[in-house]
Amino acid sequence: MLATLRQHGIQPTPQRLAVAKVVLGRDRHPSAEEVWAKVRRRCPTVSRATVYNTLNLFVDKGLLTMQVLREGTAVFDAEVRPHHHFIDERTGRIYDVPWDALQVQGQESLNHYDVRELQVVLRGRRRKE
Amino acid sequence: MLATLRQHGIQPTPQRLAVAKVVLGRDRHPSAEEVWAKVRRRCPTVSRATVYNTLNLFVDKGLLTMQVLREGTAVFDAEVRPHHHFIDERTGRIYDVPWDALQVQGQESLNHYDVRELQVVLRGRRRKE
DNA sequence: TCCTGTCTTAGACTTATTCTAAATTACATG
DNA sequence: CATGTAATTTAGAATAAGTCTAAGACAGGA
Ligand SMILES: [Mn+2]
Ligand SMILES: [Mn+2]
Ligand SMILES: [Zn+2]
Ligand SMILES: [Zn+2]
Repeated sequence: MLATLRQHGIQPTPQRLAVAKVVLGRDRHPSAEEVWAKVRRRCPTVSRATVYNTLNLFVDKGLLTMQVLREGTAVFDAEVRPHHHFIDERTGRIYDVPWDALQVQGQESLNHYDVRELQVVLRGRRRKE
Repeated sequence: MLATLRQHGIQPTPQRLAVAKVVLGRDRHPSAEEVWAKVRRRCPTVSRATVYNTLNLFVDKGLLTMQVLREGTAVFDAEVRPHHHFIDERTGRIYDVPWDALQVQGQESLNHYDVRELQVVLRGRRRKE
């Protein structure tokens, strides 16, 4: 964890390590406020600004992506490789769908657009089990 | 326009007609605040709450969809049939991509998910011309 | 130790959106 | 028409996500 931060050119501080522990290597998609709540359980003195700053720093350094998938609040994603998302419309929970699970065809017909990145956003209900 | 509202079970009022004129039948994806700004040019007395209420009413009645594509603010879409979106990363502008322009394959592999709805979200730069 | 740059903090601020309570308008009925 | 009731609109307060500010804490180098 500490090594990961160093490798990405991030000075490891106790606050940053606490945030890293909560988001990196997980397959959740928490909002900044959710991260702050979890971090505070362990380190109750960490400020909101530090959590926001740290998450944005992690995005800039390529440790996280920020996704606009939920109304009203951005979420952070520790899976930085391209992939798709399924959103459960009952719970609001966001699930990763592996890149290779879906194929998108027809891009060559979009002459007017220089597509740099894409994802499929699926909504519905997760089957129990 | 007036007929459209009636057909969807919406009491036409001057305020609702003003909002309808600004959003329905257009291929823009304005935020509520942008709609309010445009409506006020013609009817400066219309309140913010009425614009938000009207947009939400139009969504409930199926005249609009609300899309979560932009950080910090929802946008409204007069194209209610399924389609995809291209977002210009320089300007932030959102363009409609027709449903038939792209094919998404592999859905049958997603056994754990009951997919009710999907769209492809593309990001990049629109080619000049 | 002192200097300087980096981090963190509390709280103020901004922006999008919803809520509230009161006023207006529309509608139906006698 | 008169009047009661429901629907609509309004201004402004309230809420929530996110950023900014200014001051203090901390770390590394001279
Ligand atoms: Mn950023
Ligand atoms: Mn709604
Ligand atoms: Zn993801
Ligand atoms: Zn659209």
